[in-house]
Amino acid sequence: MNLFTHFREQIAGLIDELSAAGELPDGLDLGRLTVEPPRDPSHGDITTNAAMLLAKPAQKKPRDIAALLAAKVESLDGVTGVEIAGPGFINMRLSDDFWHARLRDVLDAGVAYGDSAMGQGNKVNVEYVSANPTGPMHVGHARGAVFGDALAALLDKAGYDVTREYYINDAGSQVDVLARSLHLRYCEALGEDIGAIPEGLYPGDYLVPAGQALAQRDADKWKTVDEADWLPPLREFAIDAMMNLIKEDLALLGVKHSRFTSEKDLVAAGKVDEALAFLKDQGLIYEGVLDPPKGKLPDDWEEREQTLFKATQFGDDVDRPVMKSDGSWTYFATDMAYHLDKYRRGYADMIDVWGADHGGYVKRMQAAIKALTGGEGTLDVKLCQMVSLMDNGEPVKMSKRSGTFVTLRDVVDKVGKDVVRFIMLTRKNDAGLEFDFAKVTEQSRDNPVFYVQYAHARVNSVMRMAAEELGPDTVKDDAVHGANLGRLCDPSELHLIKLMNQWPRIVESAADAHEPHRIAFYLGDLAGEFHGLWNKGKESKSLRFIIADDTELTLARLAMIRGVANVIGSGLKVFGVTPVEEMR
RNA sequence: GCGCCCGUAGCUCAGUAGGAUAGAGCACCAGAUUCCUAAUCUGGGGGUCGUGAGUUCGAAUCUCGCCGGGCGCACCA
Repeated sequence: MNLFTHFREQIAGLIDELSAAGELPDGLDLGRLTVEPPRDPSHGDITTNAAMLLAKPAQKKPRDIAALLAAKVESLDGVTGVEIAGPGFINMRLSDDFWHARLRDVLDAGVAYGDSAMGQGNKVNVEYVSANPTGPMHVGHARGAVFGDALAALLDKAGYDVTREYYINDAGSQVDVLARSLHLRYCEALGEDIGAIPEGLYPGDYLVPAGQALAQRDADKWKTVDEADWLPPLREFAIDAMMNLIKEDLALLGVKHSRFTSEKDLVAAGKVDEALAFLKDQGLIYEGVLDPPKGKLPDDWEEREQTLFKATQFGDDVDRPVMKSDGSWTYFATDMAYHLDKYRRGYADMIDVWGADHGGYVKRMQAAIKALTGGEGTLDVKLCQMVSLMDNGEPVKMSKRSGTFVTLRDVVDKVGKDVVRFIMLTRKNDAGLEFDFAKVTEQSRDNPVFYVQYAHARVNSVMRMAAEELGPDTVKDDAVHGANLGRLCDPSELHLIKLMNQWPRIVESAADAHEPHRIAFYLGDLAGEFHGLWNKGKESKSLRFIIADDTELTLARLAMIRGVANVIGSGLKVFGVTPVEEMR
């Protein structure tokens, strides 16, 4: 249970009672009513803004309302003390028993702790990665991939019905370039000396195996025909090969999609014509001439009549072209069709994860969603900023010679999937991220991956130690689970339990804001609190987890740290990071 | 020129649908620690939250102007 929403409901009920008794007006708007932990723990366990909120509509002083409410709040289950403070905060203290019961919740739920019904099973579509199928993934892609994957897992935990989608951009001119590049490698595989890769084609040697495979399958079949004949089949072959490459890379990162949608297929199925016809019917498509952009003019600017979508009618800055001069659809046109398709598949709520360099594209896409869904659909675009690779503070040099940057595979091979995933989630998505090979593998306090992993491992270490000292029969799982939690009465122990109980609230707020990084910070805090308590045991032996001559207390403390491991495990599961049992 | 994002301690960053005295880590300073459960611990200094106004009981958070940085700006994706 999320105790904050629990008490919010309770307090809302008390307000209704006061209304019914005529002490407060009827029909009060409680939409902004909050119950949250006070910033300063000395103020109590939970606090509400109810009195301040109701002061104006009730035409009473906040403190007077607080006094009315406080008298009722005192009788709520679990509440042991109520204070009115500051401008009218109602601060509540909860009994130790209440907190012990909440630790029981954590133990009972295991890693499912924090699961929420907030999403009410509503469908959400998260589209992420969607890298062009023209080569392997580089580190830049990794951030979007991990972010999208974690966001999807987070929404899933928060009770949404999530689809993880990948949009394959296999219809534009870039895949034609890919096909030509493959043809060259194919000729090479057949023994031809291809020399240097011409400008404008993909030079990466990742196409070599694809060329060989094609040569093996089709022999010299494509050497004697015109480009117009070999291009489409080679394009398809190349896209398949590249998508396999990308899927392998994603698998290394532990990233899985539940659906892949092909741009080419959308076009072939007439979805673009359909979407455009839909807009045209509403008079939102017209032939027109755009003003040249202000500021520096592109070299090849020419005034030209184009087919435009009235994006300005939906909040965009200019109307946007939907057709290229060669008569094919612009990327925007197919993307509109794609989003309409998602909407028609039942996803009124869509989230797209893009690179920050696509930021200029957000407004038009949101304008399109408004037009296409009659305002029913929503699109939240999460922009991921650059990752700068460092090693001991020095920027890592990218080798452009081979046509590749540092690949995702390189990084995963070097530091492991778990480190990549966790670090990618330690910054807000729209903030730049520094990824320092030396720092992320360091075993120290300031490496968040290590610090959190170590907390989880340390719990297991203590468990093993306890089994040695007290005997494996004494510390069996069900003994720990059935521990007398009433023995946990040190303030630092209760504080740890309280912190664990913030987890459901963290899940909901992070899911609501689409910000998985909040989990990283929370896990860091929880790990810090746990390590801190462990350290206290060094100074005062009475606070050690294992007390040789007090099995009951030991079991209670083992239950407490098992709870910590549950919550960390629950958080790491959202991140797709393996909770380790042991540090090496 | 226009749009979007960003500006919080010396550094790297948090700050939860506006909430009480703005936080953490690192760095710095001062102590403790030949102890144990596995990678030290405790305390301290340090801020006009870029800036100027506005909204209200209350603003780091919302609105507008300015300053500074990043990204983008017709027919690429």
